[in-house]
Amino acid sequence: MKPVTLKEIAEILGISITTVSKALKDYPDVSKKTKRLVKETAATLNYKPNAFAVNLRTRESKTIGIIIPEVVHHFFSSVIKGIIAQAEKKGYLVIILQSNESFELEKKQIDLLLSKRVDGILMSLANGTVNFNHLNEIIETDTPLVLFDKIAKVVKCSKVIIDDRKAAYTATKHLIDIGCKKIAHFRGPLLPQNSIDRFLGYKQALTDHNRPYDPSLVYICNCSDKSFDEGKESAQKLLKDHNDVDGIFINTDLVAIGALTEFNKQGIKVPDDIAVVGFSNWFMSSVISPTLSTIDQPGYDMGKTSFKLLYKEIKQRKKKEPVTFKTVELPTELVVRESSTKSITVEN
Amino acid sequence: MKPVTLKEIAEILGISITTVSKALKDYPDVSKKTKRLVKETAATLNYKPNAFAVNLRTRESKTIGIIIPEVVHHFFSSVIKGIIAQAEKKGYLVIILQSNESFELEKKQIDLLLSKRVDGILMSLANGTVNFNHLNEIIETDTPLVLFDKIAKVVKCSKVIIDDRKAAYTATKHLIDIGCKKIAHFRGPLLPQNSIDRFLGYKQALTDHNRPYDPSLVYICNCSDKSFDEGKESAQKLLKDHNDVDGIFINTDLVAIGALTEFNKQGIKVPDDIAVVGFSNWFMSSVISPTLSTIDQPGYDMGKTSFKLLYKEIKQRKKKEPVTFKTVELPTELVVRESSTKSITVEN
DNA sequence: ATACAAATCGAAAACGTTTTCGTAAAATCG
DNA sequence: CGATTTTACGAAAACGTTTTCGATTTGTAT
Repeated sequence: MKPVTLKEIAEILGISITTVSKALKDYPDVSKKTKRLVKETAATLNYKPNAFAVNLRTRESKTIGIIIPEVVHHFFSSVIKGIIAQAEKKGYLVIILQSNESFELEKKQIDLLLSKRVDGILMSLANGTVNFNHLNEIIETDTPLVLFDKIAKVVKCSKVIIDDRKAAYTATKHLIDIGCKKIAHFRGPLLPQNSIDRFLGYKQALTDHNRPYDPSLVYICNCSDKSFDEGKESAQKLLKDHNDVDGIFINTDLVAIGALTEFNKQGIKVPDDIAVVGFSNWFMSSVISPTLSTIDQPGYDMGKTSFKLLYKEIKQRKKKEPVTFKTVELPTELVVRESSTKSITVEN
Repeated sequence: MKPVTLKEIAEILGISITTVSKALKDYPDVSKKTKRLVKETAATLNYKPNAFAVNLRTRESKTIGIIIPEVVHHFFSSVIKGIIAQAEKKGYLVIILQSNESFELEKKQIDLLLSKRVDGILMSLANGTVNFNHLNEIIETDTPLVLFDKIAKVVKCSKVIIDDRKAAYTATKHLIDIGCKKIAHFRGPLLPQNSIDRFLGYKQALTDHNRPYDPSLVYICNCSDKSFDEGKESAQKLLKDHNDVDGIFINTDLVAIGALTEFNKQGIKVPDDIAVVGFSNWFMSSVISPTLSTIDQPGYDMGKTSFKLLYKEIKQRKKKEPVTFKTVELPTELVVRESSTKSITVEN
């Protein structure tokens, strides 16, 4: 019934708790014979060390926390998968918290994780995050922190990102290359750096190729759980405001899919009338009609890399080595699909 | 730097650790004055109780574990979200593990959670799970266990399920109702009860409505991460083997979407030539073309309900009350979309 | 004044480990 | 055989909290 303890094993074998503990951990000052004995009885009794006691003593929880804006999201669930897979290899358990894009929740959850004494924290910031005191609080407690995707540049910690600006530039340039004359942009919320960068990439691509930047061609979507509907609405507005737009670069796939749906409904031909490029490469994008061109964002790899960075830092702190912060930039890729292959579709 | 402890607060205030502890927890035998004093200094020092010490003492981790086959999956990520939301309300943290549909991994992960002394475990079984000794091991340690969706009927614990058989019956009956004469079924793997039940519901609906059951119309898909491709392949086979099938009930949406894609490619009209009904109601199903009829499976609610059941059991054990196992059946709903609205589409 | 109750506090044990340090026994060596 | 090293073990402290129970002080009633 009650879990087996070192004490019980010690009593059964008539030796001390110390020796039992040492035997299980292969200390050199325990004879082979007692080691064997201890290990055998431990196995038959199904002994499992009490994690609390171990943690209390060693100040290591072998647990990390992760805070993300939203679990039900293809990109983030891929990241989670990458993190869990990597963490498990190193014997770490993962506690997952969800900020729901709320700054207040994010703060609370950090407190929760800190009081749980997790060995490290992995975070992707909420859109509503306006300052970074709570992140600095983490750093002050000497808890390793790695930010990924939605990061804060000013916070002193390791980061894993993609180059949103470059990717957006590539996507927009692609629209230019296939002959789009007037390119709109459905951007994300105003705050997070990602949507700012994607917007900047879009703008840069335009100006680099002698396209005038027209603010009225930029529509804002909050990219909440209503992304799909936002895409539809923005598409409606766009069609009303500008009947000569022939290309759109959209901040995220789900919004793009909403837009596509609206275009389909209104009989707008994609890509012939309007070419569309999304962002993130949700699985969905490869199965809708027309299939959606997009920027592939390596979620699984990002999770994997983030944990690796965190793990390295945990080890460094343990050995009292100086910790080095790194910013890893993962490559993205333009995935060209039907929604932006004008020439071919036109030829048919 | 180092986290603040009760001892430090005690020393600052010149009182005992005991009193500090009691003051913070509002024990009646501490004067209001010292309570105020203690709480103030605790707040300014940003004191956070050491979870390990508390856990070690109280034998409560305020943490639960959840094991699911796959994180990157609309249904399961919805469940996770439901669980996390509910758990957070009650002050519980959630550790997530992923079995990748492997029996061996599942066993290992249970061990991990048990040695972490989680207060309870929530599980959805892997397809590869062939026996349930590992589940009984959980029960033997007196750790509350709740199974959801992919359950084992014989295990003595609370469960949260849907009636797969009934839902499948409804889906198949719907195909019959819209006039399908020859209805095929793409079923899931052979082992898990869910795909068996869905198959049985399909079969039952046929025989109840004087349709002969024809085993050659049943195709097996493993529903792994290759679901989409499996759907395409099965669709190809079906078209080759039976050119007169006019309806399919498919074990899960992703496979159905694969099939739809293949049908689109081969110029088969859905629903006119073949009507299709899926299962699970992935978000994707509402945006593809044609939109996919399906059975809505309430993931978020399932997560919520599962945690509630687990929480109740945790409380019961704590109070040494007798634990009562409950099986909650959540309602499902047939969502009719374009892929199975023959009449209307035909009329147009 | 005495007796007694109420209010307030603290000592100490316990939770189950890990690890340092000391010691006894056995083995080695001259 | 005595001296020294090696081998094997255990006592005890520590991690930070909770809680029992006893002690002390203060207040109240006789």
